[in-house]
Amino acid sequence: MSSLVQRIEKYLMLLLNQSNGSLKLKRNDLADQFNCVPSQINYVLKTRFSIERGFLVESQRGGGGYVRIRELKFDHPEVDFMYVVLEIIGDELTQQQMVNLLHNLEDKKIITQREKLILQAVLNRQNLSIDLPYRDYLRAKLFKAALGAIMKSENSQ
Amino acid sequence: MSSLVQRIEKYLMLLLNQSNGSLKLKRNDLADQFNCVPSQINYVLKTRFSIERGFLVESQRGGGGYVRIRELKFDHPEVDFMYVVLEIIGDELTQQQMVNLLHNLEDKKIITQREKLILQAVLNRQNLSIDLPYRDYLRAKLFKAALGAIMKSENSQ
DNA sequence: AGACAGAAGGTCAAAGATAGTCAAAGTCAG
DNA sequence: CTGACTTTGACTATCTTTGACCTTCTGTCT
Repeated sequence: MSSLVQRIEKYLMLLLNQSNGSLKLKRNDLADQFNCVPSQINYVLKTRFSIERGFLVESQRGGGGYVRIRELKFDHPEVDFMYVVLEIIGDELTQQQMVNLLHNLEDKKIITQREKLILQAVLNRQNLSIDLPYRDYLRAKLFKAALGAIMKSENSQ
Repeated sequence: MSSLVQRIEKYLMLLLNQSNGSLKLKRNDLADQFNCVPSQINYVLKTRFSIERGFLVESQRGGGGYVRIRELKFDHPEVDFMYVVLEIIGDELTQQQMVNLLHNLEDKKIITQREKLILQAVLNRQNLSIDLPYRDYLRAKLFKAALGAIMKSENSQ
């Protein structure tokens, strides 16, 4: 039994794949299709099509308004994307951001699936058992340390 | 007359066997089935489906939430060593012990050099910046989580 | 050009839906 | 009777859904 947010996410991913990573739609129409309030669409966009997952969302209000979703594509992901990741991390990193980033790093073949699973486990809130906000602070630190190790190992190949 | 915890354990094991070592359920539904409080389910999971016993538990809260149990099927010649390591770690792990274990794991080809470097960075005392003795306690927890992820990665997702 | 109306989309917080934690109370073997 | 294990429930944390209210854009009427 999948939730609303999951069904909408799946539908948008399907459309994106069919249209080479870019699509434009009307928020209200989509909400009608799924028989939900329009702000639900914003929730989906915010949680599932974030920059951490490699998407950009633009929109325009008023008559003729729209929402556009674009998948980010880099020429040299192992370098370019790395900088974006470091920018995103900063001093704090939430669980959701971490999961999204790892998903993305695997997608771009910067890390293996195994490495993703390992880091996801280690940086998971249940295992990283200290209180917020220190937890998000520690997660950022550890994630950056891991990236450092990864970059180091790339160079020594 | 077997206890509640045993009956739930037995039931879950049955389901696991019927479903190739992986299952997803709703905590509250299961509690209803056994006519007990929901937190009883957590007790069963914690005491009977721990990583030391070869299981991994993931979950999600909120609408569409779930609990997933996976049986680890680590198909590697050194699988026994893995369980010994899990037992050894226990509740605390020093920096030195961690380094030694990682070295050993790489030696036995359970992890790659890169994975060793990543984990060493993440579990390093400088990055794991909290005070002793919590640090050694956290390191143990994270190390075990990483081992779980490694064993899980062998299974189909 | 300025004012106004209608058409989008955005924000935010409350309500709803689950799951987790912790410690007190209960049980039972030795 | 004591200590380990089990059961319970109050409180907490997280994720999703909804709706009231806000902002921005376009087009039309003076």
